[in-house]
Amino acid sequence: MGIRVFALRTRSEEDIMDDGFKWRKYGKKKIKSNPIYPRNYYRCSSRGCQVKKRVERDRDDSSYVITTYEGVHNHPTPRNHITLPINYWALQQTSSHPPFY
DNA sequence: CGGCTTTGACCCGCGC
DNA sequence: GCGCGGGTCAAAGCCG
Repeated sequence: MGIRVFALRTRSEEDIMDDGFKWRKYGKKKIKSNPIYPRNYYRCSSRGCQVKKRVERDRDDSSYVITTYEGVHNHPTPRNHITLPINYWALQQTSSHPPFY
């Protein structure tokens, strides 16, 4: 199976948005495209679940946060309800191989 | 005490 | 082969 990648662009001041899953941060990196704000790397906390997530600020409008999910959870959501911010929108959605990602 | 952040180092693919 | 950009590791420290 391919890896599913899903990117969201959200207006929020905090980098941490609770999407119902538990995440463990495993990295932080300064990136060329946006030297001001670093990019953060998270992994799903539950064992055997390899879903990753990457959080960075929009290069052009720093009031937006771009969250990229990579993979599919193979366990139930630890919470009953997934709470997503009111205004979000999907940038891209890919399964299998990526033309872009 | 156990799980998580933090942080620099390490690593890998790619282009020159 | 080397440098660069980006992704991950892992040791130490933090916090409940």
